[in-house]
Amino acid sequence: METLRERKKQRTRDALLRAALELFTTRGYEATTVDDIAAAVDVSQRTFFRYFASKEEAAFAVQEMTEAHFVEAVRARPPHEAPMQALRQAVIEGWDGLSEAVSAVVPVELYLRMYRLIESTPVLLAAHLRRSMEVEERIARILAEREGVDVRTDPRPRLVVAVFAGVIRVTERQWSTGEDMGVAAIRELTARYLDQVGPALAEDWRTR
Amino acid sequence: METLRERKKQRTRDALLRAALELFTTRGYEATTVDDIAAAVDVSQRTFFRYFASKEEAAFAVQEMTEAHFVEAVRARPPHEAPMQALRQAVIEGWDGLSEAVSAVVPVELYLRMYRLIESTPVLLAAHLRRSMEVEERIARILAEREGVDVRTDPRPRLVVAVFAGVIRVTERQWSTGEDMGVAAIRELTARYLDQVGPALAEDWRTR
DNA sequence: TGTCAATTGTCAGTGGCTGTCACTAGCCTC
DNA sequence: GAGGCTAGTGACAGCCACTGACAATTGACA
Repeated sequence: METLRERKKQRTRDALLRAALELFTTRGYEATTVDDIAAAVDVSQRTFFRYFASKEEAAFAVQEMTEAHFVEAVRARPPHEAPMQALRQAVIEGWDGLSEAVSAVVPVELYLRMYRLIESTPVLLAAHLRRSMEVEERIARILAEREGVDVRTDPRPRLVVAVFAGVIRVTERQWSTGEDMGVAAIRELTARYLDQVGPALAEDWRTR
Repeated sequence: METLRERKKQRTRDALLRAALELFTTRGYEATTVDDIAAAVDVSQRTFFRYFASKEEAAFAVQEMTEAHFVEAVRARPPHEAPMQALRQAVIEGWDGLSEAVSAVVPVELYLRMYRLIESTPVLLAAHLRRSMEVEERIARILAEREGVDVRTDPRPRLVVAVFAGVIRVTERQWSTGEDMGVAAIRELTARYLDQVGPALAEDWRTR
């Protein structure tokens, strides 16, 4: 935040992001035009595109943070943990620090509304899944390095991550469509679903 | 293929689809405009949009078939198989009938090129993942019915499917970036990766 | 063959996004 | 502290995906 120029820039970006998320979540993503957002901040449409490469990028600006947060959480796990355990702990413990990190940029409540919107808007959901896939790849590489295996020849890093990500996606979806959108709820749900993976895979469900 | 009108329509659609895939795979998805496709078939741009709701829909017209094929394969599995086993067999055995079904519409080789393009084009990959998610949901419901459980209260159907889909996605990705794009290769890779899930999840990789 | 309905082309318009150019406001040097 | 430099911006023109409306054409069927 050195110079006046930089502060001004930061303020414009913040205002654009805030206005975008606010409009998206109240009016809907598609129903909000870039002109609307620019008008709300009183800048030209061209200026919006100087801060965000696309309308979509604005929609995911906060997600970007949470993704980075999670990647770091995995990297910080003690090396004695088995891969699956490391992922589990990173997610479950990661939920806490997240709210703080988010609230530095936008109100947490706005973030939650935005998350719901992403899940329920086809284009955004598609983009979200692709982004998740990129995160998965990064995490697979971290795991591979941790365990001293080569991602190019050993499929296990990508496999654990893909399996884990699958469970998380089911969890997130369930959470975002449910009533209780609190942090405690998602943590509890994550743990429960992860514990269900074994039973779901191994057993014959009918012979219980 | 009753009336002349219907035959003509079918021919136009085929020509549009063929031209679209051909242009996409040679020139790239984004670099191909809808006008290009329409011009190649010598119809108006408006006509293209009467056959395909969007440029994207044309890109996925063949995938649509293969998805339906797979869903049916799962539905047709004998009821005594455990869920994971049913999914495994459906995919592994499903690869065969697929080539025939595809070749009825476009050359298999064009389909393969298109598949590669989807994997390597961000927008298409995103769309592909979202579509896969919809397929997952349908299959989860099929499994739930088979096993007599309720998707709304029992997370296991969605969990198995998500885990399975994760493995398939890793497999497809590996396959599409590799040399051997044959049916035998993908079948072998699928089996191998599915067998690796257990080891990847349970063991501590370093203590082998 | 004439009527009806399905199919198509034309045209105009919206919205996301990009390139260009001129202008203004903050910054920095002399 | 006056001037030049440059980052940031607005205004404008243009591309492309997509849509609605209306008119023209073409196959179906009596």
